[in-house]
Amino acid sequence: MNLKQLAEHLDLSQTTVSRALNGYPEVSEKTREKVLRAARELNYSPNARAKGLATGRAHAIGHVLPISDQHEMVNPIFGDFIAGAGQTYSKAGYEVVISLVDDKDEEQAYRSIRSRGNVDGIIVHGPRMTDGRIALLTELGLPFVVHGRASQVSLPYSWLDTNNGRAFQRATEFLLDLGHRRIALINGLEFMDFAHRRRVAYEAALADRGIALDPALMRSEEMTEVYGYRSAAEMLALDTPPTGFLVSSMITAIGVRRAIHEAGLEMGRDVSVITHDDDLGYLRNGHDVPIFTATRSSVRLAGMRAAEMLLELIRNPAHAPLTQLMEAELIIGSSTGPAQ
Amino acid sequence: MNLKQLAEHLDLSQTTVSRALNGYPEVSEKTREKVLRAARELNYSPNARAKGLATGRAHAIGHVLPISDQHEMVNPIFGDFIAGAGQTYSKAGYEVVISLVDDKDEEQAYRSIRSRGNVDGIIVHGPRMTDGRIALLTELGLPFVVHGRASQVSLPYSWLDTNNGRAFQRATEFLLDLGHRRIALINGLEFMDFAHRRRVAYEAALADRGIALDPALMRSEEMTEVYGYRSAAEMLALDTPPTGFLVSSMITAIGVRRAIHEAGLEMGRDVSVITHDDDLGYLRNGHDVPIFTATRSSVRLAGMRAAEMLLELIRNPAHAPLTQLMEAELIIGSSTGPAQ
DNA sequence: GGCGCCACCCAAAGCGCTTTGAGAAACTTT
DNA sequence: AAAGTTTCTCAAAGCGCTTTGGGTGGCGCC
Repeated sequence: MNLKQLAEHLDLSQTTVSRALNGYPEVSEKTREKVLRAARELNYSPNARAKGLATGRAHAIGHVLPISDQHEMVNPIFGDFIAGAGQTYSKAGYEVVISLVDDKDEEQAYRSIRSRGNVDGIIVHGPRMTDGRIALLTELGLPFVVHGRASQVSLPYSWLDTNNGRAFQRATEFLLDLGHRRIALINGLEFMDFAHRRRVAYEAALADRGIALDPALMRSEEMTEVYGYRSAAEMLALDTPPTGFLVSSMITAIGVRRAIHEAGLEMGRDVSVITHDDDLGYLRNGHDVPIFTATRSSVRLAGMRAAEMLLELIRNPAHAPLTQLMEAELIIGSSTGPAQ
Repeated sequence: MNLKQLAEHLDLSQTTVSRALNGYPEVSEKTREKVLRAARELNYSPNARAKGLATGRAHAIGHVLPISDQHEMVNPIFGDFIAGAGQTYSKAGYEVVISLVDDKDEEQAYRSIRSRGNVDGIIVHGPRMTDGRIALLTELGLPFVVHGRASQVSLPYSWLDTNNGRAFQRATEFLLDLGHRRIALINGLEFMDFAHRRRVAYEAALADRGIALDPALMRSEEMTEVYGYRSAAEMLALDTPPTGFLVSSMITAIGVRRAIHEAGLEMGRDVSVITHDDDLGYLRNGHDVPIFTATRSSVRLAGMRAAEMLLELIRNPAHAPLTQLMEAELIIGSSTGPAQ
């Protein structure tokens, strides 16, 4: 069923039918009703490609996931982010298009996304500290919002980020206040902007109290469970093991907890753990009492907000860059306690 | 840059340029080279919408995620599935379009996906035992592959599934062979087909050894960490607690482990746990020695294969339904041991 | 009656591509 | 040299929609 057939069926012109469907005022209410009813009955919905071609709008948003040889895994937060963004999109009648692009042909990929024209805007995931995509997308004139930031990029651009620095500073101070002096950082990959910020904040908080950094207590890798386990196990075997752990994700923290148990220690009593918590649907931090003391920031909410920002930029391309910094809450669970 | 401009630039007709780019034989090698070079230099890529309109192909695959009020979370395996499928798609020049559709307007949603025509085929996620989508999509004539199966649907259709029944039967038998008699099932939502199959297999395995079912040891919920924790904690507090747990996902198993530790017991010695393992990138089951004894089946691989099947069906729409049953391996970790 | 003015509707062009049907040019064959 | 082939190229139609630039008929008003 296409517009032409629908128009013939109704004995109207395509123009009138199209206008009736799209709410233009040039058509009488009576006709509009008739058209809408027929469309519903015959289960007509306009062909997206044709509509896009005619309007120049794709009614779709691109989400580009960087994939590289080193870490070809998809970030586990992605599902929740999309769930949040999707809610916003579907209200506005937008679809999600996902592209997995290899770091190597990143530039090419973005250019071709642009000229294929099947998205009206892009959400940039996983920004690096110095991320060439921002300049590229600006040059291409494709509206975009970065989930995160790129500290080294000085261009103005739209982003939505969690205040990772502040969160990790508070987390570190929290452990310091409990008397911990040997605090380990089990961080994500530090070429990723968020991880870098966390690292800097951790270092600053320690420096503030005059505590020297110990490279043996600082790690940076992909945030898997096994990574948390291995790192914590090794650190706990040191001559002077850490009494506190600052961990970059719940999954990794679960690995840390495993190592702690295996070492015959108890989390919250012998060793304190504080983690960042993205508030993922399937990995809630406890039910009533949180398992982990955590800096919490809902990635689902971030998705919703980033989507809103992007839609605003699409509606109004001349708009100045939008930015939004979400504060993480520090929630106290049972994984932390005074240093022994 | 569009085709017309490119053609003018080259002083050729649009026809010739189009044919050169798409590898048609009617154009000389010399011309083709010239065209390809110019396209690369001028960074031309064809407009996807226009191309789709002309060819009737969208070069995109729809992934439809069911969302309902009860469980609006996105399944954590989705990211890995997409990563696998994406690899296949990008080789073939296909994109991924994601639609989050509410259970309520499912029928409407699929119809409109069909008539909007922005995907050439669909992967159906999360099939229920009796899933109306299969009949609907068959009627609509839109190629699709189901990730999983719907036991109650008798129509022929294409699917790719893990042999969940066999996996859970083996897992149950494994525990039985170790001498366990009180074995708990911490299952997913049993209106989901995979969970139902697991339940049936578990019951059959117990029945085979003449062991009566105990409703107090059987749960069915969304597979979160907290669910695993709560279920195990409650069961371990029973007068005759289970000595073995059969768990539906790693995340949930991690919750079970937490409950076991908290009860002052040791997993693998006091209590045995066996779980299904989707082999997710961020949640590998241990490094060299698996943490959990598990039935393992890579969801990423499933994504790749399902994508291949779908592309085949799109290439050849008259093709008979394709089906593929992947066997899970039973891998032995340190979470199981003889019953005490 | 003639005029202007709405309200309503339509034909046709155009979005950027593919593809059909056909023509010009070059090259063989008789 | 004429005819037949093959090679290369092109103009134009069409995919399903929106949108421009009119048209038509009915109404009130002078």
